Amino acid sequence: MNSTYIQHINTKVKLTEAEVDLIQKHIVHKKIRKKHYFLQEGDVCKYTAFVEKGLLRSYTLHNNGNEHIVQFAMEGWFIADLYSFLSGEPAVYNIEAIEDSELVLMSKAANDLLLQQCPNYQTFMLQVITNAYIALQKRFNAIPHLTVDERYQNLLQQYPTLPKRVPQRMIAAYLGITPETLSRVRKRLQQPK
Amino acid sequence: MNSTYIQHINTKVKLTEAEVDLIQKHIVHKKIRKKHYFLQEGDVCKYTAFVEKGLLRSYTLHNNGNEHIVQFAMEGWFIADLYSFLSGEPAVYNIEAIEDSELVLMSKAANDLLLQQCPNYQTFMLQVITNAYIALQKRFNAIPHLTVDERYQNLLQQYPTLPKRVPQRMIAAYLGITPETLSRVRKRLQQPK
DNA sequence: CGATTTTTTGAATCATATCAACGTACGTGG
DNA sequence: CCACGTACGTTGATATGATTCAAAAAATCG
Repeated sequence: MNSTYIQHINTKVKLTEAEVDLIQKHIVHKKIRKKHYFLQEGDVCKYTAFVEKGLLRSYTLHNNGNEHIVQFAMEGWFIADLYSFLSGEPAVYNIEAIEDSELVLMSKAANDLLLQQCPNYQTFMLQVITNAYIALQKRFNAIPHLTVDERYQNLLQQYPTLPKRVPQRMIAAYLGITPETLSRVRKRLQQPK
Repeated sequence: MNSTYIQHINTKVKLTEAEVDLIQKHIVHKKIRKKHYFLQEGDVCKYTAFVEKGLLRSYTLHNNGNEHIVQFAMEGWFIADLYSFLSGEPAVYNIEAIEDSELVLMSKAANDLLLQQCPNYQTFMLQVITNAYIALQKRFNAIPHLTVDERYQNLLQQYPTLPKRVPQRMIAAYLGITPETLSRVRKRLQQPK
Protein backbone atom coordinates (compact mmCIF):
# COMPACT_ATOMS: atom_id res chain seq x y z
CA MET A 1 0.00 0.00 0.00
CA ASN A 2 1.53 3.26 -1.15
CA SER A 3 1.48 6.39 0.95
CA THR A 4 -1.10 9.06 0.23
CA TYR A 5 1.74 11.10 -1.16
CA ILE A 6 2.56 8.64 -3.94
CA GLN A 7 -1.13 8.26 -4.70
CA HIS A 8 -1.39 12.02 -4.94
CA ILE A 9 1.45 12.26 -7.44
CA ASN A 10 -0.09 9.43 -9.42
CA THR A 11 -3.33 11.37 -9.92
CA LYS A 12 -1.32 14.00 -11.80
CA VAL A 13 1.31 11.96 -13.65
CA LYS A 14 1.69 8.23 -14.27
CA LEU A 15 4.71 6.97 -12.34
CA THR A 16 6.52 3.78 -13.27
CA GLU A 17 7.26 1.27 -10.52
CA ALA A 18 10.92 2.25 -10.63
CA GLU A 19 9.96 5.88 -10.14
CA VAL A 20 7.70 5.00 -7.22
CA ASP A 21 10.61 3.12 -5.60
CA LEU A 22 12.99 6.00 -6.21
CA ILE A 23 10.62 8.51 -4.64
CA GLN A 24 9.83 6.19 -1.72
CA LYS A 25 13.54 5.98 -1.00
CA HIS A 26 13.83 9.75 -0.71
CA ILE A 27 10.88 10.66 1.44
CA VAL A 28 10.58 10.67 5.20
CA HIS A 29 7.34 10.28 7.14
CA LYS A 30 6.95 12.43 10.20
CA LYS A 31 4.26 13.01 12.78
CA ILE A 32 3.93 16.37 14.41
CA ARG A 33 1.83 17.27 17.42
CA LYS A 34 -0.61 20.13 17.67
CA LYS A 35 1.05 23.45 18.54
CA HIS A 36 4.48 22.14 17.60
CA TYR A 37 6.50 23.90 14.96
CA PHE A 38 7.56 22.42 11.67
CA LEU A 39 9.57 25.58 10.93
CA GLN A 40 10.52 28.69 12.86
CA GLU A 41 11.35 32.08 11.40
CA GLY A 42 15.11 32.48 11.11
CA ASP A 43 15.81 28.78 10.64
CA VAL A 44 16.50 27.42 7.18
CA CYS A 45 13.59 25.47 5.70
CA LYS A 46 15.26 22.11 5.05
CA TYR A 47 12.16 20.24 3.92
CA THR A 48 8.95 20.65 2.02
CA ALA A 49 6.04 19.01 3.76
CA PHE A 50 3.13 17.22 2.14
CA VAL A 51 0.20 16.92 4.52
CA GLU A 52 -1.18 13.37 4.68
CA LYS A 53 -3.32 14.09 7.71
CA GLY A 54 -4.01 17.10 9.88
CA LEU A 55 -3.74 20.85 9.42
CA LEU A 56 -0.94 23.40 9.60
CA ARG A 57 -0.56 27.10 9.07
CA SER A 58 2.29 29.34 7.93
CA TYR A 59 2.43 32.89 9.22
CA THR A 60 4.63 35.94 9.70
CA LEU A 61 4.87 38.15 12.76
CA HIS A 62 4.80 41.94 12.52
CA ASN A 63 6.38 44.64 14.62
CA ASN A 64 3.22 45.07 16.67
CA GLY A 65 3.09 41.34 17.35
CA ASN A 66 0.17 40.62 15.03
CA GLU A 67 0.26 37.51 12.93
CA HIS A 68 -0.53 37.39 9.24
CA ILE A 69 -1.47 33.89 8.16
CA VAL A 70 -0.17 33.09 4.70
CA GLN A 71 -1.61 29.63 4.24
CA PHE A 72 -3.59 26.88 5.85
CA ALA A 73 -2.46 23.46 4.62
CA MET A 74 -4.75 20.49 5.02
CA GLU A 75 -4.75 16.96 3.66
CA GLY A 76 -3.27 16.85 0.15
CA TRP A 77 -1.51 20.22 0.38
CA PHE A 78 2.14 21.20 0.48
CA ILE A 79 3.56 23.64 2.95
CA ALA A 80 7.06 25.14 3.28
CA ASP A 81 8.95 28.40 3.08
CA LEU A 82 9.73 27.89 -0.57
CA TYR A 83 12.19 30.73 -0.84
CA SER A 84 14.18 29.53 2.15
CA PHE A 85 14.02 25.93 0.91
CA LEU A 86 15.39 26.84 -2.51
CA SER A 87 17.90 29.51 -1.52
CA GLY A 88 19.11 28.28 1.85
CA GLU A 89 18.39 31.70 3.36
CA PRO A 90 16.68 31.90 6.76
CA ALA A 91 12.93 31.45 6.65
CA VAL A 92 10.56 34.38 7.11
CA TYR A 93 7.61 32.12 7.92
CA ASN A 94 6.65 30.15 10.98
CA ILE A 95 4.89 26.87 10.26
CA GLU A 96 2.87 25.41 13.10
CA ALA A 97 0.60 22.38 13.39
CA ILE A 98 -2.96 23.37 14.29
CA GLU A 99 -3.89 19.69 14.69
CA ASP A 100 -1.83 16.55 15.27
CA SER A 101 -0.56 15.92 11.75
CA GLU A 102 1.23 13.41 9.56
CA LEU A 103 3.66 14.77 7.01
CA VAL A 104 5.79 13.50 4.16
CA LEU A 105 9.08 15.37 4.09
CA MET A 106 11.38 15.92 1.15
CA SER A 107 14.85 17.40 1.57
CA LYS A 108 16.44 19.80 -0.90
CA ALA A 109 18.99 17.16 -1.92
CA ALA A 110 16.27 14.59 -2.51
CA ASN A 111 14.18 17.11 -4.43
CA ASP A 112 17.12 18.08 -6.66
CA LEU A 113 17.93 14.45 -7.33
CA LEU A 114 14.35 13.56 -8.20
CA LEU A 115 13.97 16.61 -10.45
CA GLN A 116 17.03 15.39 -12.34
CA GLN A 117 16.42 11.68 -12.43
CA CYS A 118 12.66 11.43 -12.53
CA PRO A 119 11.07 13.39 -15.39
CA ASN A 120 7.58 12.67 -14.12
CA TYR A 121 8.50 14.19 -10.79
CA GLN A 122 9.64 17.38 -12.48
CA THR A 123 6.40 17.51 -14.44
CA PHE A 124 4.49 17.00 -11.22
CA MET A 125 6.37 19.77 -9.40
CA LEU A 126 5.78 22.16 -12.29
CA GLN A 127 2.06 21.47 -11.93
CA VAL A 128 2.12 21.91 -8.17
CA ILE A 129 3.87 25.26 -8.32
CA THR A 130 1.75 26.46 -11.22
CA ASN A 131 -1.42 25.63 -9.33
CA ALA A 132 -0.11 27.31 -6.21
CA TYR A 133 0.72 30.41 -8.24
CA ILE A 134 -2.70 30.57 -9.84
CA ALA A 135 -4.43 30.05 -6.48
CA LEU A 136 -2.39 32.82 -4.89
CA GLN A 137 -3.15 35.15 -7.75
CA LYS A 138 -6.87 34.49 -7.38
CA ARG A 139 -6.70 35.22 -3.68
CA PHE A 140 -4.73 38.35 -4.43
CA ASN A 141 -7.24 39.62 -6.95
CA ALA A 142 -10.09 39.25 -4.49
CA ILE A 143 -8.61 41.68 -1.98
CA PRO A 144 -9.05 45.07 -3.59
CA HIS A 145 -12.58 44.83 -4.88
CA LEU A 146 -14.40 42.51 -2.53
CA THR A 147 -15.79 43.71 0.78
CA VAL A 148 -14.65 41.98 3.95
CA ASP A 149 -18.03 40.24 4.12
CA GLU A 150 -17.63 38.83 0.66
CA ARG A 151 -14.08 37.70 1.33
CA TYR A 152 -15.24 35.79 4.40
CA GLN A 153 -18.07 34.16 2.47
CA ASN A 154 -15.69 33.16 -0.32
CA LEU A 155 -13.40 31.54 2.20
CA LEU A 156 -16.29 29.58 3.71
CA GLN A 157 -17.38 28.44 0.29
CA GLN A 158 -13.88 27.26 -0.60
CA TYR A 159 -13.16 25.63 2.75
CA PRO A 160 -16.46 24.89 4.46
CA THR A 161 -14.78 22.86 7.19
CA LEU A 162 -12.24 25.50 8.13
CA PRO A 163 -14.25 27.23 10.90
CA LYS A 164 -14.68 23.85 12.60
CA ARG A 165 -10.96 23.23 12.57
CA VAL A 166 -9.34 26.60 13.30
CA PRO A 167 -10.13 29.32 15.83
CA GLN A 168 -11.81 32.43 14.55
CA ARG A 169 -8.91 34.72 15.33
CA MET A 170 -6.78 32.73 12.87
CA ILE A 171 -9.35 33.16 10.16
CA ALA A 172 -9.21 36.88 10.89
CA ALA A 173 -5.41 36.77 10.65
CA TYR A 174 -5.77 35.01 7.31
CA LEU A 175 -8.21 37.58 5.97
CA GLY A 176 -6.02 40.42 7.24
CA ILE A 177 -8.61 41.87 9.61
CA THR A 178 -8.90 42.06 13.41
CA PRO A 179 -10.82 39.40 15.35
CA GLU A 180 -13.29 42.10 16.43
CA THR A 181 -14.08 42.93 12.82
CA LEU A 182 -14.57 39.27 11.93
CA SER A 183 -16.94 38.87 14.83
CA ARG A 184 -18.99 41.77 13.48
CA VAL A 185 -18.88 40.36 9.96
CA ARG A 186 -20.34 37.09 11.22
CA LYS A 187 -23.04 38.94 13.12
CA ARG A 188 -23.98 40.88 9.99
CA LEU A 189 -24.17 37.74 7.88
CA GLN A 190 -26.38 35.91 10.36
CA GLN A 191 -29.04 38.62 10.35
CA PRO A 192 -29.16 39.70 6.76
CA LYS A 193 -31.27 42.81 6.27
CA MET B 1 22.68 36.96 -32.94
CA ASN B 2 20.17 35.26 -30.68
CA SER B 3 17.08 37.01 -29.42
CA THR B 4 17.01 38.46 -25.92
CA TYR B 5 14.67 35.63 -25.06
CA ILE B 6 17.21 32.90 -25.81
CA GLN B 7 19.87 34.88 -23.98
CA HIS B 8 17.55 35.14 -21.01
CA ILE B 9 16.96 31.40 -20.88
CA ASN B 10 20.69 30.85 -21.18
CA THR B 11 21.39 32.83 -18.04
CA LYS B 12 19.35 30.27 -16.10
CA VAL B 13 20.15 27.00 -17.85
CA LYS B 14 22.78 26.03 -20.41
CA LEU B 15 21.08 25.26 -23.69
CA THR B 16 22.71 23.11 -26.36
CA GLU B 17 22.75 24.41 -29.93
CA ALA B 18 20.10 21.86 -30.86
CA GLU B 19 17.89 23.13 -28.06
CA VAL B 20 18.39 26.73 -29.15
CA ASP B 21 17.32 25.77 -32.67
CA LEU B 22 14.30 23.89 -31.39
CA ILE B 23 13.18 26.83 -29.28
CA GLN B 24 13.82 29.33 -32.09
CA LYS B 25 11.58 27.27 -34.32
CA HIS B 26 8.68 27.53 -31.90
CA ILE B 27 8.67 31.18 -30.97
CA VAL B 28 7.10 34.11 -32.74
CA HIS B 29 8.24 37.72 -32.52
CA LYS B 30 5.55 40.34 -32.35
CA LYS B 31 5.44 44.09 -32.01
CA ILE B 32 2.56 45.73 -30.24
CA ARG B 33 1.70 49.42 -30.16
CA LYS B 34 0.98 51.48 -27.10
CA LYS B 35 -2.63 51.19 -25.89
CA HIS B 36 -3.19 48.08 -27.94
CA TYR B 37 -4.30 44.87 -26.27
CA PHE B 38 -2.33 41.66 -26.15
CA LEU B 39 -5.28 39.98 -24.43
CA GLN B 40 -8.84 40.92 -23.60
CA GLU B 41 -10.95 39.54 -20.80
CA GLY B 42 -13.18 36.76 -22.09
CA ASP B 43 -10.82 35.69 -24.87
CA VAL B 44 -8.65 32.62 -24.39
CA CYS B 45 -5.00 33.43 -23.70
CA LYS B 46 -3.34 31.58 -26.56
CA TYR B 47 0.23 32.75 -25.90
CA THR B 48 2.61 33.62 -23.14
CA ALA B 49 4.55 36.79 -23.87
CA PHE B 50 8.16 37.49 -22.98
CA VAL B 51 8.88 41.22 -23.06
CA GLU B 52 12.01 42.02 -25.06
CA LYS B 53 11.30 45.73 -25.11
CA GLY B 54 8.60 47.97 -23.72
CA LEU B 55 6.11 47.73 -20.90
CA LEU B 56 2.70 46.11 -20.44
CA ARG B 57 0.18 45.72 -17.68
CA SER B 58 -2.40 43.10 -16.79
CA TYR B 59 -5.52 44.17 -14.96
CA THR B 60 -9.06 43.23 -14.00
CA LEU B 61 -12.15 45.42 -14.08
CA HIS B 62 -14.60 45.57 -11.19
CA ASN B 63 -18.33 46.17 -11.05
CA ASN B 64 -17.83 49.86 -10.32
CA GLY B 65 -15.49 50.16 -13.29
CA ASN B 66 -12.30 50.47 -11.27
CA GLU B 67 -9.21 48.67 -12.49
CA HIS B 68 -6.97 46.56 -10.35
CA ILE B 69 -3.53 46.18 -11.87
CA VAL B 70 -2.10 42.73 -11.28
CA GLN B 71 1.29 43.14 -12.89
CA PHE B 72 3.55 45.47 -14.79
CA ALA B 73 5.84 43.56 -17.14
CA MET B 74 8.96 45.22 -18.44
CA GLU B 75 12.01 43.98 -20.30
CA GLY B 76 12.91 40.45 -19.25
CA TRP B 77 9.51 39.61 -17.76
CA PHE B 78 6.75 37.25 -18.78
CA ILE B 79 3.14 38.21 -18.94
CA ALA B 80 0.00 36.16 -19.66
CA ASP B 81 -3.19 34.92 -18.08
CA LEU B 82 -1.57 31.71 -16.96
CA TYR B 83 -4.79 30.02 -15.90
CA SER B 84 -6.46 30.73 -19.22
CA PHE B 85 -3.32 29.68 -21.13
CA LEU B 86 -3.12 26.33 -19.35
CA SER B 87 -6.82 25.53 -19.08
CA GLY B 88 -8.21 27.03 -22.27
CA GLU B 89 -10.85 28.85 -20.21
CA PRO B 90 -11.65 32.50 -21.02
CA ALA B 91 -9.18 34.97 -19.55
CA VAL B 92 -10.08 37.14 -16.56
CA TYR B 93 -7.27 39.60 -17.26
CA ASN B 94 -6.82 42.34 -19.79
CA ILE B 95 -3.25 42.80 -20.97
CA GLU B 96 -2.44 46.15 -22.55
CA ALA B 97 0.77 47.71 -23.84
CA ILE B 98 1.66 50.88 -21.94
CA GLU B 99 4.52 51.56 -24.37
CA ASP B 100 5.27 50.35 -27.88
CA SER B 101 6.62 46.88 -27.13
CA GLU B 102 8.37 43.89 -28.64
CA LEU B 103 7.26 40.47 -27.49
CA VAL B 104 8.28 36.86 -27.93
CA LEU B 105 5.21 34.67 -28.08
CA MET B 106 4.92 31.00 -27.26
CA SER B 107 1.77 29.02 -27.99
CA LYS B 108 0.40 26.31 -25.74
CA ALA B 109 1.26 23.64 -28.30
CA ALA B 110 4.83 24.91 -28.59
CA ASN B 111 5.14 25.13 -24.83
CA ASP B 112 3.89 21.56 -24.35
CA LEU B 113 6.24 20.27 -27.01
CA LEU B 114 9.25 22.05 -25.54
CA LEU B 115 8.42 20.88 -22.02
CA GLN B 116 8.42 17.33 -23.35
CA GLN B 117 11.37 17.44 -25.70
CA CYS B 118 13.69 19.92 -24.09
CA PRO B 119 14.54 19.10 -20.46
CA ASN B 120 16.39 22.38 -20.00
CA TYR B 121 13.28 24.24 -21.04
CA GLN B 122 11.23 22.45 -18.41
CA THR B 123 13.87 23.28 -15.81
CA PHE B 124 13.77 26.88 -16.93
CA MET B 125 9.99 27.09 -16.74
CA LEU B 126 10.01 25.58 -13.26
CA GLN B 127 12.39 28.36 -12.22
CA VAL B 128 10.31 31.07 -13.85
CA ILE B 129 7.10 29.97 -12.17
CA THR B 130 8.80 29.42 -8.84
CA ASN B 131 10.26 32.92 -8.92
CA ALA B 132 6.91 34.38 -9.92
CA TYR B 133 5.26 32.55 -7.04
CA ILE B 134 7.82 33.77 -4.50
CA ALA B 135 7.57 37.34 -5.79
CA LEU B 136 3.79 37.27 -5.57
CA GLN B 137 3.94 35.89 -2.05
CA LYS B 138 6.29 38.67 -0.98
CA ARG B 139 3.99 41.29 -2.43
CA PHE B 140 1.08 39.61 -0.73
CA ASN B 141 2.78 39.61 2.65
CA ALA B 142 3.51 43.30 2.45
CA ILE B 143 -0.13 44.28 2.23
CA PRO B 144 -1.49 43.65 5.71
CA HIS B 145 1.26 45.13 7.81
CA LEU B 146 2.78 47.93 5.77
CA THR B 147 1.20 51.36 5.59
CA VAL B 148 0.27 52.76 2.20
CA ASP B 149 3.26 55.10 2.44
CA GLU B 150 5.64 52.20 2.99
CA ARG B 151 4.10 50.19 0.19
CA TYR B 152 4.61 53.07 -2.22
CA GLN B 153 8.21 53.52 -1.10
CA ASN B 154 8.87 49.81 -1.50
CA LEU B 155 7.52 49.94 -5.03
CA LEU B 156 9.77 52.89 -5.88
CA GLN B 157 12.76 51.09 -4.44
CA GLN B 158 12.03 47.96 -6.45
CA TYR B 159 11.17 49.76 -9.69
CA PRO B 160 12.72 53.24 -9.57
CA THR B 161 11.91 53.90 -13.22
CA LEU B 162 8.24 53.00 -12.97
CA PRO B 163 6.88 56.51 -12.21
CA LYS B 164 8.66 57.78 -15.32
CA ARG B 165 7.02 55.14 -17.47
CA VAL B 166 3.47 54.80 -16.17
CA PRO B 167 0.86 57.36 -15.15
CA GLN B 168 0.25 57.84 -11.47
CA ARG B 169 -3.30 56.55 -11.54
CA MET B 170 -1.96 53.17 -12.70
CA ILE B 171 0.45 53.03 -9.81
CA ALA B 172 -2.53 53.74 -7.56
CA ALA B 173 -4.47 50.93 -9.24
CA TYR B 174 -1.50 48.63 -8.66
CA LEU B 175 -1.27 49.53 -4.97
CA GLY B 176 -5.02 49.16 -4.58
CA ILE B 177 -5.69 52.76 -3.54
CA THR B 178 -7.43 55.70 -5.19
CA PRO B 179 -5.46 58.25 -7.25
CA GLU B 180 -6.40 60.91 -4.67
CA THR B 181 -4.83 58.91 -1.87
CA LEU B 182 -1.65 58.34 -3.86
CA SER B 183 -1.42 62.05 -4.54
CA ARG B 184 -1.60 62.67 -0.78
CA VAL B 185 0.94 59.95 -0.06
CA ARG B 186 3.38 61.63 -2.42
CA LYS B 187 2.76 64.98 -0.77
CA ARG B 188 3.41 63.49 2.67
CA LEU B 189 6.64 61.87 1.54
CA GLN B 190 7.95 65.08 -0.01
CA GLN B 191 7.57 67.03 3.23
CA PRO B 192 8.71 64.55 5.84
CA LYS B 193 8.16 65.41 9.48
C1' DC C 1 -13.95 23.12 38.58
C1' DG C 2 -11.10 27.10 38.16
C1' DA C 3 -7.95 29.53 35.03
C1' DT C 4 -6.96 31.08 30.66
C1' DT C 5 -8.09 32.02 26.10
C1' DT C 6 -11.38 33.32 22.73
C1' DT C 7 -15.28 35.79 21.20
C1' DT C 8 -18.50 39.44 21.58
C1' DT C 9 -20.01 44.14 22.23
C1' DG C 10 -19.55 49.19 22.74
C1' DA C 11 -17.40 53.79 22.07
C1' DA C 12 -13.82 56.68 20.23
C1' DT C 13 -10.40 57.29 16.71
C1' DC C 14 -8.05 57.00 12.38
C1' DA C 15 -7.23 56.18 7.48
C1' DT C 16 -9.03 55.85 3.11
C1' DA C 17 -12.92 56.49 -0.06
C1' DT C 18 -15.96 59.48 -2.10
C1' DC C 19 -17.61 63.63 -4.15
C1' DA C 20 -16.57 67.92 -6.06
C1' DA C 21 -13.89 71.64 -7.90
C1' DC C 22 -9.84 73.38 -9.95
C1' DG C 23 -5.39 73.61 -12.33
C1' DT C 24 -2.30 71.35 -15.51
C1' DA C 25 -0.47 68.41 -19.13
C1' DC C 26 -1.24 66.11 -23.30
C1' DG C 27 -2.44 64.74 -28.01
C1' DT C 28 -5.24 65.57 -31.86
C1' DG C 29 -7.37 67.85 -35.59
C1' DG C 30 -7.73 71.97 -38.01
C1' DC D 1 2.06 74.59 -35.00
C1' DC D 2 -1.42 76.24 -32.27
C1' DA D 3 -5.84 75.79 -29.87
C1' DC D 4 -9.06 73.18 -28.04
C1' DG D 5 -10.82 69.31 -25.57
C1' DT D 6 -10.00 65.53 -22.75
C1' DA D 7 -7.57 63.13 -19.39
C1' DC D 8 -4.67 63.52 -15.32
C1' DG D 9 -3.23 65.25 -10.86
C1' DT D 10 -4.09 68.04 -6.79
C1' DT D 11 -6.71 69.78 -2.99
C1' DG D 12 -10.61 70.24 0.25
C1' DA D 13 -14.81 68.64 2.80
C1' DT D 14 -17.39 64.87 4.23
C1' DA D 15 -18.65 59.98 4.80
C1' DT D 16 -17.58 55.32 5.69
C1' DG D 17 -15.51 51.28 7.44
C1' DA D 18 -11.97 49.17 10.09
C1' DT D 19 -8.93 49.64 14.10
C1' DT D 20 -8.09 50.36 18.76
C1' DC D 21 -9.06 50.18 23.54
C1' DA D 22 -11.81 48.38 27.13
C1' DA D 23 -14.66 45.18 29.38
C1' DA D 24 -17.94 41.46 29.70
C1' DA D 25 -19.56 36.92 28.16
C1' DA D 26 -18.54 32.43 26.40
C1' DA D 27 -15.74 28.58 25.41
C1' DT D 28 -11.78 25.65 26.13
C1' DC D 29 -8.11 23.33 28.66
C1' DG D 30 -5.76 21.04 32.29
